[in-house]
Amino acid sequence: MTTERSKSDLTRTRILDAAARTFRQKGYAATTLNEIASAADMQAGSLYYHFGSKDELLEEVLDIGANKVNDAIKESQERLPPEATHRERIRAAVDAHLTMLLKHCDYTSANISIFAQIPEEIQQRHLPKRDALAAQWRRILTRAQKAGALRDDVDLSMVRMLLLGALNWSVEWYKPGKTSIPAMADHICLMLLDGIGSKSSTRRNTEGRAAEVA
Amino acid sequence: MTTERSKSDLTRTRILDAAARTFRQKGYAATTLNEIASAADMQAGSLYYHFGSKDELLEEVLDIGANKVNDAIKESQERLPPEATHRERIRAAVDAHLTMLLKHCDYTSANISIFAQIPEEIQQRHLPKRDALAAQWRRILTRAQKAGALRDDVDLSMVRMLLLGALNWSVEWYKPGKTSIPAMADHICLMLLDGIGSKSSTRRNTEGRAAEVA
DNA sequence: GTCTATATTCAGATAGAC
DNA sequence: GTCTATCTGAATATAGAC
Repeated sequence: MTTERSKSDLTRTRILDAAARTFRQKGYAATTLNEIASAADMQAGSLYYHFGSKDELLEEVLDIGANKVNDAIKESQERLPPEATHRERIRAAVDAHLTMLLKHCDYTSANISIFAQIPEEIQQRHLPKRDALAAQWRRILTRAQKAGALRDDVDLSMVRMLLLGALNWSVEWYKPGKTSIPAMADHICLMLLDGIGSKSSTRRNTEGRAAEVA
Repeated sequence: MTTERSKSDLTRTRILDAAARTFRQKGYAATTLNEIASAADMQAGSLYYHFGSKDELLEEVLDIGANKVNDAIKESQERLPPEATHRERIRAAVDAHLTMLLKHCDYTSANISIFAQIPEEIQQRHLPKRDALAAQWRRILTRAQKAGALRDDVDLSMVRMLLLGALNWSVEWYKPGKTSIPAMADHICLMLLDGIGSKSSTRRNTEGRAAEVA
């Protein structure tokens, strides 16, 4: 087992990188093999030396993307000291998830953003990988709740869906430079754990319409 | 001005319904005019009597979807009494947004789920409609913050993105019957305003790894 | 391994009969 | 208004030269 890579492997990676980036930008069906090939500096026909079909390319992109975010979250938890608070654990997972989604990793963002619009057969085959990610989040939240760090009257699976929604949707609006990932993680944890309502949030709006902002 | 509809208008609507549903399910590029026509009980060629092109059909679906959710949120606010709390206002907007997205309205869910993967030129032309929705949410949150119902140290535009993310992502996982929209709205408002952390959420996890759940 | 050339299929779109 | 038939272009995929 060596870390050395054959020339063929490097080309494969170049193609996969190009495919992930293009899939993410334009979607699966709208991406042509010509675009992928051109982004990888080759001709469309040459792709078939490395991959059997467009679907095969897609499946490998999906798998890599899922593995990367799964690994990142796993490592984020292992990196914490055993005495870390559950707030710290959640915050670390949020940060890892966002970092994979928004930095470095077209594979993960491609996976997240095109999954709903790929052929159903491929979705089915990929479900186990998605379940593994869900299971990690479920475990983090369940441990927190059992330890008393989360209210015990909330539906954790709904909380998980809403939380992952807030995270995953960021691929639709995040612009590097305009927002920082740590700031996002802070806001997520603040909302999730503390809420952003002040004590007066249930007070009657006695000024009524007069409070309207022009 | 009459509510009567010509036969042609009814057919147009039938086609638009079919298009919205199919776009939502399979994405824009992967949807063929044959599928839309077949879902509308006609032949592909006949579509061109009613619409000039596939793009034109898409643009009309997008517009209708945006209008429906915009109107629903507007009405949700107008329906409230002037003395309603800001919590009630936010809750009503969340409910309206989710209801449009998940019930009755393939147009809104199509708009939300395919927008990122349609031709860029069409995205650009549709931006004003999206901005109108953003503006409504911005106004609801800003008024709440100015009235002291929301902490004044949070970045409202980030909060808005995260909140809308949690809402919009529900098109990816919501299954009618399995979850109720009011329950979702409750959880959203609880997380957003109160947080789901208990007071012990920052306590050290003194049991360390022993707390692990099998 | 990558190229060029091409087979094949199928999409969006048009024309004219009814 | 809708049909059938068809044009045209483009996409996936293959074959064989280099």
